Amino acid sequence: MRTFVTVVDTGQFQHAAADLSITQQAVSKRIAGLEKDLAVRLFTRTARGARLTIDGQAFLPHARELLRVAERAVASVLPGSRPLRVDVIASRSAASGLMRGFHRTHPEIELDVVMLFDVETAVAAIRSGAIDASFRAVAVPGRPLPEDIESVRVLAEPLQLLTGPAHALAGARSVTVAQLAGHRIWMPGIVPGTEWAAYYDDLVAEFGLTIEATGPNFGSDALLDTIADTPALATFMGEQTRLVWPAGHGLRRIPVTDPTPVYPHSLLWHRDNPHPGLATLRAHLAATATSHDAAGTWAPGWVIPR
Amino acid sequence: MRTFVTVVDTGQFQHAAADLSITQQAVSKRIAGLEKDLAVRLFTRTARGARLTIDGQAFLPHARELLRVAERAVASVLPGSRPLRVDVIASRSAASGLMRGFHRTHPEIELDVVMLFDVETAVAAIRSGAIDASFRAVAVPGRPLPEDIESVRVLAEPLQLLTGPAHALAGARSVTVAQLAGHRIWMPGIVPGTEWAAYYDDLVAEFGLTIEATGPNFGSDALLDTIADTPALATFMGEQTRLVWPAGHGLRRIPVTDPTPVYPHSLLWHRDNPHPGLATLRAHLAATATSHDAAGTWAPGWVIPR
DNA sequence: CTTAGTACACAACTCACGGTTGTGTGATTT
DNA sequence: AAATCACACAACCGTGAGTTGTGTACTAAG
Repeated sequence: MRTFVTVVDTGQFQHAAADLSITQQAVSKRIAGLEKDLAVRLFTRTARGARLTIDGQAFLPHARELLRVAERAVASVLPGSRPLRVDVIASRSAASGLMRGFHRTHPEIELDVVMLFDVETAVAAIRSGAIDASFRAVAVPGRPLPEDIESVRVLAEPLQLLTGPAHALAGARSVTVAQLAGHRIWMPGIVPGTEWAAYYDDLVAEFGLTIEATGPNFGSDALLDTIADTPALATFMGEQTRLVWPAGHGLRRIPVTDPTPVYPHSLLWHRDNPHPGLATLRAHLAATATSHDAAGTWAPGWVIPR
Repeated sequence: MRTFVTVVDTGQFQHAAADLSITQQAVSKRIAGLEKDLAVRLFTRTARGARLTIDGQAFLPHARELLRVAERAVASVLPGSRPLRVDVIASRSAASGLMRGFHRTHPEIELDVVMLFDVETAVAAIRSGAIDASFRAVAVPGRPLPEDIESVRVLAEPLQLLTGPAHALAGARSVTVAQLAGHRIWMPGIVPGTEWAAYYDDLVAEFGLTIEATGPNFGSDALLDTIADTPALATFMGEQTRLVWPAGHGLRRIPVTDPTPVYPHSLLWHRDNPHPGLATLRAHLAATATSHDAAGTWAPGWVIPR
């Protein structure tokens, strides 16, 4: 691909060969091989160079794009000035939404999003420089953050109940936490030891809910499928989670009140991290922070205060 | 890259090897080679498979993107169901703008844009199936379109005068064609034999203008540069052409009247072309057609009637 | 604790492929 | 007609990507 683009840019095989520090014959072979693989002629050879065929013209932007993507791929793991690397708790969490918003307003900042196992892994990764920031519900009980890790609350996301059309609460405009007692709430994929597990443990302990975390996570499609079809099951979902599910299938989102459980998202980063994108991210989050940390909400006692 | 993604998707080297029809050792070597080239560890090898490292997680989306782009690149020259291939007269012509608009409203339709030499080449390419459609100012004098080529007028773009700040007409809010007589108008890059050349030849013959088409085209940057700095020179530019030049540098766009020369763009395609995107494109153009073919405009007599 | 099984790495080998040098052909220029 | 230019073809060769064979570390079962 690089040879193809170089030939296009220089206009002739010989010049491209010089640019690539190989012989003209090697360029000829590479182009011939590419043409053979694609089963089309990319250049018309003339007596003073090579001109693109129509197929070649159509192919060219894709070739350039491929080189760009390859370069970005290498840059994504290049120590030094690599893209801002941010850990989110799940791909359909509010943190992901925040990062999408950040990317929309700052498309010039290269971004890589990863998903680590738990806070401790995230903190270790931040300290080692493997990631630049992490969205977490710091901190798990009894584990204060190290001194070199800074954090700030960025979002408190209300939880909503998600039910199928045949669920007993499907018709309710809102439900209280007390009403949920006795109903089966299913949260597959909650891994013991993570802050999600700690969060729901606290929720269960405080309000006597029945939360089943059993079973492996077969993905959100399977979860929604089961919820839609099983009258006795419901699940929690962040208010800002956008369901990929088309509005059909009869799924209902029902606000929870008295109090509204909110999931607190904080941004963590290393005190000394010099990445320029990190400062931009923090500024962006500070500017767009929605502070509906109103009364009538509940969060575990161990979340860090604002 | 494909091996890397396959290992991620299958979770282990052996399974990936089976998928790729190579041995486990070959997969091991490929991954080791990739890790060596990138100088990072992509997987942590465990006793029951391979898990991504943080670097691997950051690298993964880029790898997937690379494969997607590679696939699109191949598809762009694949006979059969390849992307809609459209020829435009120049990258900064109104036709390019129309295609950008089409892509914006129909992003699902794969598109490749090429630029051919002249109408005859375009017509030949349409008949051979090398391209699916072409934006042209059909037809050059004395050359009627073949019967199997259909065409429809899609846009009549008014020409404007572009001058530097020191030009004699720089202060005018509009100029008449008669006023342009005696001024030097510079249009580099107009290749003899093309419909652009025929258009400007007619314009010169009818109104006695002085148009210099000499000199090779050094790109629009060089053109704008010269226009901005040379008080005695002006050039024509389509009304819809977006200048990449920042508003600075004192360039002036001046409407031309009595009459307003318009450049007529038509879409050409083959009667029997079954490409689904072509029908969509025609429908889109019909829906968004702007018909300011009002009185007071001029176009060469040989352009096809509406 | 032993044994079997799983999963990846290392070593030795081999052949195909990508590069080189050398030469040929057709077009353009002088 | 000669010289130059640009690319293709042919022969050769070494690297490297694949193979087979084996080793090691970990897990699971008896």
